[in-house]
This record gives sequence, structure tokens and C-alpha cells, in this order.
Amino acid sequence: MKNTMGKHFNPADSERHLYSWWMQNGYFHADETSELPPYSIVIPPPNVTGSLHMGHALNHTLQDILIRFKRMEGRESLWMPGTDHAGIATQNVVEKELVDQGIDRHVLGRDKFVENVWEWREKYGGVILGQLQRLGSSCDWERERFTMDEGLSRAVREVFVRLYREDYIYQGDYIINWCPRCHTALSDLEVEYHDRAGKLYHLRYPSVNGDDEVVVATTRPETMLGDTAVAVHPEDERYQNLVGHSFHLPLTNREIPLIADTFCNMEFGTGAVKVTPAHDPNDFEIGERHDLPKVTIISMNGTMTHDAGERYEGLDRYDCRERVVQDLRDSGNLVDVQDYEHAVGQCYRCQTVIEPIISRQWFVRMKDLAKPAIEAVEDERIQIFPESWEKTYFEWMNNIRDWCISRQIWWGHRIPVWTCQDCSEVIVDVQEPTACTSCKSRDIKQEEDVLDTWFSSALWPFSTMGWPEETPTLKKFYPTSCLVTGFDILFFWVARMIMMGMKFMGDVPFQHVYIHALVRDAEGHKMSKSRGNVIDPLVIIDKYGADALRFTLTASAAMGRDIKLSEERIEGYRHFVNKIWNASKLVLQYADGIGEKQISDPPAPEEQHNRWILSRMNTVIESVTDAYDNYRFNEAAHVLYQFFWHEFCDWYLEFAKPAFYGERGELIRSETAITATHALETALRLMHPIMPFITEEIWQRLPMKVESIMISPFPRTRPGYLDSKAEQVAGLITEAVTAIRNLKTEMEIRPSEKVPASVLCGEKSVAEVLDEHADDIVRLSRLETLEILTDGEVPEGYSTALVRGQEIYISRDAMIDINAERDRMTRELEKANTELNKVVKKLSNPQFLEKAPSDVVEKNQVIKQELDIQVRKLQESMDRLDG
RNA sequence: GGGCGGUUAGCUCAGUUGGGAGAGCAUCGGCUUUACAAGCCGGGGGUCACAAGUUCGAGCCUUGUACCGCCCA
Repeated sequence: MKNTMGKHFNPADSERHLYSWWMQNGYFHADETSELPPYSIVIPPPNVTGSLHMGHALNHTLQDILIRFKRMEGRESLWMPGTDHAGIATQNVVEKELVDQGIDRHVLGRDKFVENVWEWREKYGGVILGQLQRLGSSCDWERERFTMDEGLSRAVREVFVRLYREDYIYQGDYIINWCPRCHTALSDLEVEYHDRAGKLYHLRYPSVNGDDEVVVATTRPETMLGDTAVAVHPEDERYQNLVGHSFHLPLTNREIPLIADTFCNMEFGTGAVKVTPAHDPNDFEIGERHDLPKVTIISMNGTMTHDAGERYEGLDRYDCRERVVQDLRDSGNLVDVQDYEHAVGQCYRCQTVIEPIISRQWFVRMKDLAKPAIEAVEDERIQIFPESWEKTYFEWMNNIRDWCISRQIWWGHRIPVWTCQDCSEVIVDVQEPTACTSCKSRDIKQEEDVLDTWFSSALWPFSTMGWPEETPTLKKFYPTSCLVTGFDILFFWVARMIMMGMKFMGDVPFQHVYIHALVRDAEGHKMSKSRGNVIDPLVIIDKYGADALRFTLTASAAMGRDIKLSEERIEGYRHFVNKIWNASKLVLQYADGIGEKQISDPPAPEEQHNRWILSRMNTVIESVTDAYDNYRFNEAAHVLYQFFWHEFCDWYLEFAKPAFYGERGELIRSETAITATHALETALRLMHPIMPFITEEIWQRLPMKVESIMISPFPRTRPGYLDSKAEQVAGLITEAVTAIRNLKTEMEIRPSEKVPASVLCGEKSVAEVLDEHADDIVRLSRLETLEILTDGEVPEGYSTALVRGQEIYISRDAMIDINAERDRMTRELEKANTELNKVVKKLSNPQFLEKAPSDVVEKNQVIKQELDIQVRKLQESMDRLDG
């Protein structure tokens, strides 16, 4: 075994090389004909326009951990990758590019434009997938899908047609969210609400008979031009006598009624609210209930329509607001204007303030689809982690509203509906018809709108596997095992996948949903380009390596809590990666001549330290496996960090050195080299799902028969290695070493100064262990000698440390600082006394003795005994100091 | 207005059926210790937001209060 390992692990050197080697060997590919039990995950398809951000990095790290873990556990593991065509976002990007070239898409025409988008996609669509590869993601790239692929488009049409024929899809004139910039409808979910500083205007509407008036409050005075009523709460006594009266709508010639509707909030403003059915979703519903006229005064461009009145027609909605306010002021109908902060709906793609507008759109009836999806979570065919999200899910699903699925853009799945221009027959079909099914006319026209991108995403778990064909892939890998995603798309995507899965596959799309946190900056702010606080994963990977980034994200991924990420943190974990490198370098130095069989299946060791590390390793395997299995990623990371660094490196390898050097004879040298290599190799496999690169890099230097760590079996526990005796002995040795090091520091003895020490050890079993391992203790605490006495007294003027009630003391002629020593002991004595009092109090409570379980009582009794001794010895030591 | 989450060491956070308060980073002191200074050794630092309750026993369970954050209307 050649040792060509440098001082530091260099990620840049191995990452690209290893990744392409894994690819070439086809390790990422899942075989649908395999006999192995399946495990599958579909990727949340990133937007084709996207570039990798920390949210993706976290999301994909966690998925890769699961996939690599399950693959090593012997499951046929499929990670289905792909991208989403992101209708509005992509159209915007390409449109903007064209504008930069001086081209208007309307001049270009629909077909040409769509062609342009495809070209753009060919060129840049793979960018984000390449970035995922930098992270180490072991996706089955041979199966890569795109939501606009032929196969997936077929699935979309199939679903649309079936839903239409079963009357789940309908067309209707409803109020929808309109983005005047993107020129399309948006679903309720696609509107983001942000608080904005605005004004609250109080407007006066005089009654027609001239005796009364109502004052209404609004943040959008320009919409008054479209008012068709004023509403008050039916129980509002202030207005009881006015309900049914007519009022004059200022700036117009209209008269509008005062109606009573429970929607009104009596406490808000004057209790009276203007009703604009054509431009407010709530008012729309009031309008439906009271059969009010709907006057559209704002056009799809965001300008005022003819119905707004001659004086306002053609004005932009915001310019119109100013003019309306001025006109109201002039006519004495503006009562008051207050500063007012309120939530304003904006387009989630371009941030333009959305305009509620009535238009003809396509909708999906959701109630019946939601029912089986709710049941699936209720009876735990789908489990959500952390469980607390189930409540949010139910809440939303139980109050689900119909889904507006049509979008007035060009990039997307065009709605498969054709209308005959001659006989008005509506044809809905998977295949494009060539003639009217009724009158045979060839003059048929397809619907202009495309479908919401999320419509195709909702089919992703089965459309990517070949549905509607009954493919072997579907058979093998559907339902998928787990979906890993952020909570921000729980409704957009997760809920809709469940509904579609239930409807079209008759089964859940996934068994588990793991919802992970948001990655924020060090101050807890959302990372955003405008804020300028983004940490670019690719920059981080270049600087610290993918493993360091992955480990950081994993260690931070506590369930249900956001991650505050800072570069220092990543740098810190890079140290861990490097530690693994160096520890491996040491072990490999002494692993010459060890064969694969000895590494993967060593005979049970006899030497103490070897027995100890394998016993500990056993526990670690159990914890890590359990943590991976239960999505406690951070726990897996911490257990591995703690074990590898603070047990394997800090203690075991230090114990092992004399054996490595051959100072303890050939038998022990050989057993230790084998054990160390075995332990290292096991640890590498445990860590591989989190840190694929460094673990593979080192593993390649071991004489293993399997070519890659990623296809080697995940470690399994061996109960035979559990050795509580060895763990106890190790505990005693390490405590002794720590106590002596501590003592030396306290006594201001230079670490390198080797002094003789003695231990006064009344307890025979302890004495034996210390005696047997005196060499280790002497070496690791850098003593000259360690003398073990079974009786006698600590000489005057000596300072002691306690280990399991036994006193260790170091002879030194002159103490440097008796006062400092006394202070330290006083502090320790205080601490011990506080603890002792607590335990004594507990043990003297009859209720405690009676009701607490016996093991807890026993434990406290042991604690008390230990503390008793500690207090007594400390007191004696102090007496000696003074004496 | 409704719902959810948070409050534990200077900072970031763990803490899974309630049983002697933890980690990482930071800080302070020491170190030519042939794997690692991206290191090693040691130390200091906490009325677990506040109040009441349940219990022999509460960081953990119940109720309330305060502050912070998110989602929905």
C-alpha cells in the first residue's frame, strides 16, 4: 500500500475525477429488473432557469444521503432527476433576452417564440443539473426527465382529458389573480403577500335622498369606480335603518345599494365597506351572494377601461388613483387619509402587484380529489416528518379551493381543447384532432392557454416513470419511498402530487415526506439576491470542498428548524474532513500487508484498546443507522464527528501508537493494525452518505475487492463486539490520564517535563487496571513513572487529583502557588457539596424512595457515595495544604 | 383575526417515552508531542424567557404572560 497522502486533503483534485468515474461505472443507475427490494426518490425538479442555491444544496444533500445509505444497505435505489419547465419564469427570461435584442415576442409570434425557448433550454437547461453533480448527487442521470418531454406531455394531456371527462375540470368566469406584467392568470398560491406602506382613504357616499351618508375606508380608492354596493354587517346597529337605501357613487352617475353581509367587520374602520365585485376576491363573493353587477374598470394591462368613465379611461391604475383622490377631494367626498401598512399581493415571478380581475379560466374541482389525499395521510399510508406539518396539510386540504390551471402564456403544455369554428363543438382529446368530431369541419382551433406548470409537476412521481404506460419502472419503483422537500411547496406541489397519485395510480406517490428547513444567512435573514447575502454553494465547494459543505448542512439539519449558515461554520467542518484525511494517513502507514478479508471481517481482538474501539464502533453503527433511518441527519453527523475525532483519533490512535511502532510485540502490532484499519474502513462507510468524496478517496487506498465504497455494504452491528468491561477499563484509563494532565497544568508543570506520580488506590480492582495500563497512562500524560500504592497516606504538601475516588498525586518539591491551589480546591469542594446536598435531599425524601423506580434510586445512592468520598478527600487535601 | 414554531453557555444550536444540564464555534492559558498548527493539552462560562400548576422529581408535560419568526385569512 503506497502512502502518497499529502498534508491536507485536496477536494478539487478528487471530486471531478471521482464523480465521473462513478458515472462511467454506472453506479448511479437503478435497474428496474433487479430482484433487490426497491428504494426510490424523485427529485423536486429544479426550475430549468434556476441556478444552484443553498436550498438546493441542502435538499440534494439530504436526498443523496438517503439514496447512498439505502444503496449501501442493499436496496435497488433510484434517484430520479430532472427539471421543470417553469412556464412563467422561463418565458420571462427568454422574453427579456429577446427584448435585449430588440425583438418583441408578439411580433415574433407564438411558434417562433416557443422555438426560441427550446433553443434556450438546450443551451442553458442543463446548468443546474451540472451544478448538482458538483455536490456529488448520485442521481440516475440516464433517466433524466423534463416536464415538457414528449412522454411527460403525453401524461399531462391524458390527465387533463380524464379529469375533463369526469367533470373535474371546468371553465368559468371567476375572479382570478392577474399579473399585468406577465399577462397571465396566477393561482391563489402564486401570489405573495408583502406588507407595504400605503394609505387608508375614507370616502363619503351620500344617500340618494340626501339625508344620510356612509363613509367607507379603502386602500384602493380607484376601485370605487367599479363599486356596485356598500356592505355592512347585518347586526351593526348603526346602519340598521339604512340597509336597502341607495347611495350616490361619487364621480359617476351610478346609484348603489347598501346591503347587509356577514363578511363585514364591524370593528374595522366605519364598519361599512365598499363592494367592487370585479376587482376584489371577497367582494366578488359578496357580489355572487347578492347578485350584484360586476363592473370591470381595470383592464388586463393595468389601465382603466371605458367603464371607468371617460375622464379615467386609459389611465394607468396608479395614475388613476391620484386623479380619483383629487377629484374626490374637490367634490368634498374625501373624508380622511391615514398612513396605513397593509399586505399587498404580488406576482411570485416578477413582483408586480397583482390585479384581481374577472376572466374566463380553466379550473380543477378539488374537493373530491382532496378527500382520498387527506385519508392517505390520516391513516399513515403517507407519513410526514416532522409530524407537525400534517396539521398544516389537513388545514389546507380541508379548506381547499378550486385550482385555476390556465395561464395566458406561450411556454407550457397547451390545453388539449379544440373548438370547431363552424359548429362550436368542443373537442377534448389526447391526440390532436384533424377535424370536428361533430360536423367534420377542418376549421378547428386549439385553446390558446397553457397549463399551470404545477399541473405537470403534480404528475412527476409517475409521469417520470413512463405513465400512462404500465412500465417495469413504475412497477418496481412506484410508490416512491420518500419525498424530500422544503415546506414552501407543501401546497404547490406535495399536496397536489398526493391528489394526482391517488386519482391516477390509485396509490400514494410516496410513503414518507421529509420536510426540511430553510437555509438562512448568519443573521437569520432569507438569502436573496436583492439583499446581497447569498452564499453561493459553488463558490463554497471550490473553496472548502463539497464534503465540507455537505457535512455542514447535514449537521445543521435538525428537524423543524431553520438553518443559519455562515462561512465560518463550513470552514470549521472542513477541519473535520481534514482530520479524517490525516487519521487515515496514520492508519495506512501501519496497514501494510493487511488484506481485504482482515479488514472487513477481522477475528475478535484480545487487546484492551482494540476490544474497546470495536465495542464503541458497534454502538456507533447502531446510532448512525437509526439516525439515517429516522431522518435525524444532524444526529448522524454529530455522532460520527464525536466518535471519529474524540474517540478514534484522540484516544484510540494515541493508545495504538506503541503497538504500531512494534513496541508491544508482533502479535499486538498485527492485531492493532488490523483493528485500526477495520475501524477506519467501517467509519468511512458510515460517513460515506454524508461525505462521498473523501471517503471514496481514502477507501481507494485500501485493498478492498469491491471497486467503490458507494457500492460496498453499509456496516452492520456485531453484538459479539460489545464489551462493557473493555469500555469500563477505557473509561478508567482516560479519566486517569485526564486527571493527571489536569493536575500537571494546575501545578504549572510544563507538559514536556516528565515527573513521577503516585496513585493511592485502596480499591483492588481499580489498582489492577491502573497497574496493567500504567504504560499508557505514563505516556499519554507524560509522566516519568506511575507508582501504584494500595495503602498508606498522601504525603504532606502534595496536591492530588481524584479518579473514581482514588487519589493520584504528583511529587514536586515546591508548589508554585499554594494560594491558587487552595482556591481551585475550594471551588471544587463547593461544587461537590452543592451536588451532594441535592442528592442527599433527594435520598432523604421518603416519597422519592417509595415512588421513584429502583434503578433511579440506586443510581442516586452511587452518586452520593462518590460525592461523599470526593468531598472527604478534597477536604483532606486542603488540610494537607494548610498543614 | 386564526394556526404553527422559537426563547437553553458570548454566538449557532442539540437535548425522542420527565431522573446528576451538552456540542461546535468563540474566549483564556499551555505545547517542536515525527497523522494533522486546518493540530494537541487544559480551563472558565448556564436561576434552560417569565409565572403558576401536575409530579417524589420539570429544559422536557399543562395553563397563562412577554418577546421573536413563519404560514393562512
